Amino acid sequence: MSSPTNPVRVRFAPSPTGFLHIGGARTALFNWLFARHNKGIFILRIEDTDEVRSTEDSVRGILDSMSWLGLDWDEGPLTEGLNPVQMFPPKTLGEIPPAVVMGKAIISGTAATKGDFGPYFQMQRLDKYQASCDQLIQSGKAYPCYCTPEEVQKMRELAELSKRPPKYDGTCRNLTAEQRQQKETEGRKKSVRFKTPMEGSVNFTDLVNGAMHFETLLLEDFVILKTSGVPTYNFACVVDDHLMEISHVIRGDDHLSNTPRQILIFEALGWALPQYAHLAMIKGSDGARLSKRHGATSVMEYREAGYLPDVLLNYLALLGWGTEDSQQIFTKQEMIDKFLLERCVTSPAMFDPAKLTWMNGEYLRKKTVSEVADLAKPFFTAKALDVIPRTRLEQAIALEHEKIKLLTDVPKLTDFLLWDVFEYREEPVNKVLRAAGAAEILKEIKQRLTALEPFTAETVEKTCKDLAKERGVKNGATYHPLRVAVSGRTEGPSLFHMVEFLGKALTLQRIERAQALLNQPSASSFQPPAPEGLKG
RNA sequence: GCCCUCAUCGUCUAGCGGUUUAGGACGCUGCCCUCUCAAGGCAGAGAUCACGGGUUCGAAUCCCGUUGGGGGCACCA
Repeated sequence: MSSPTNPVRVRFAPSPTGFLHIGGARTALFNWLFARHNKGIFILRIEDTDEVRSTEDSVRGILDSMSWLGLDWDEGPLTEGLNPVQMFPPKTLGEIPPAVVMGKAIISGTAATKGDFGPYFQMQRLDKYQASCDQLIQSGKAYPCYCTPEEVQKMRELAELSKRPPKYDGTCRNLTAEQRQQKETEGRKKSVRFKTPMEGSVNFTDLVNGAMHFETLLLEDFVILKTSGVPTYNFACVVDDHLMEISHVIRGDDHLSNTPRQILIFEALGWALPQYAHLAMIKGSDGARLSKRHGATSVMEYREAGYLPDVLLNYLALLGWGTEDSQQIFTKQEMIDKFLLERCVTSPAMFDPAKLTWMNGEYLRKKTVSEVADLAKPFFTAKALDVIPRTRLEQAIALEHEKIKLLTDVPKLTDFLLWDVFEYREEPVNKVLRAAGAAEILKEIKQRLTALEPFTAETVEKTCKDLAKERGVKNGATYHPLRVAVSGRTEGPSLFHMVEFLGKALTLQRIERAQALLNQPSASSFQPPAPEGLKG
């Protein structure tokens, strides 16, 4: 699709009025995939023309999220050198290694950008919008409007009452020079409205949705320049898409009905149209557009919850796009190679956290223990990282590897292996340790393990098996009490590898604790002594 | 209210007029493996392709309508 004379140039244009959310990330991803697939340019443009809701924090947050996801942009704000955002991880996780703070954003006021089509913050491009606006007024395709918001509101209500479309009534559309002069001398504030053709239609072909048709009649004379001199979305968007030589506009289909307005502006200015591709929305579990009430919606929240950026990308790609063979797991390169706008789906998709989580586990299982340890570091406390030797950490992770779905699982799944403080759960204690004969067997196991040399998974297993055989009981009758005694729970890693990991001293100590516990009348809340750190 | 848009298992999707007893994935159930939990393997339940009309020898696939969902109708983007 790209050629030297007409290269693919796409943009992701978020407004900094909040963190980057799942829907925005999906739009960014599809633009990025399209650009990379076509060896084109991916631009990040900040649409900060909302004077009341735009915030610097949002800009930083968006840049951070984009960086974390690995959606690198060829043109747009620079991310080096200034105020890193300290939103991650949450304070409860303790200090984080510097390496984890990835995104370093800057704010629009002093923004440094890269690319030859900048600046990439719209508030720094006001002169360009003004110039195009002047051009429209001069050619009679736009006009100053002196109506107040209250007056416009009244017009709409009136129109609604008489069952006409609630449109601006065109009061200022055909003002004479004198009338205009009078409004000016009255000191009325001036906005600029686009003179929407009274008849005709706008037709275009959407790369995803196909042929589109809109009647111009239904559109009102919309504002393109606010009284503040700041452009509205539809106007700024068109001017920038033209000036930045955007070839394809890929965005959510909530913008579909904005497209005719934008096309009208393009035509009034005599500019060539980009191609359009509108993506179906992402819905929450109740079918409504994904929002906060559906749970986590910001990219940062998923980062904090222990999801991998590549997983989020992979999962998001599946929401609205698919291959002929229904492939589920993609490397980034595979996504780039296979991505086609033509294969984007037109129906809205529901966001399914369960599948996302499955995919995260799938990715994590394919990683080496060392990689998982590195990735999980931010989720351990600084103290844990300081006290626990790296090899120890990796061994513990290896024991639980296939069970890890989220990076936040790593500390949870390994705590009883790495620390002396852990809970003896009531149910297993009652069911397994208090079972008939269990105490006796535990005592015997302890005796034999005390003398055991060398103390390995194999020798411990043999010890248990031999004991079972001598007693004429099933192997399980020795395994289960030992498991609960050393871990406080019935589920966990391979018993003998776990025992080998703990080592003889710790194993014996834990068995003693379990025995002490059994001597207490109610075992429900055994509290071991204060933490002594890691032993063994 | 008006405009736009969508409609295949609970969910994400494959399917582009006959190869379909509608395929894959998540989730769910069962079995196997097994020292538990997972992971893995196998099997299964689950979709009259929203509904109603056409077109056609033949429709999930094309057309029309209905219903339902989503989006939009701002000096917000």
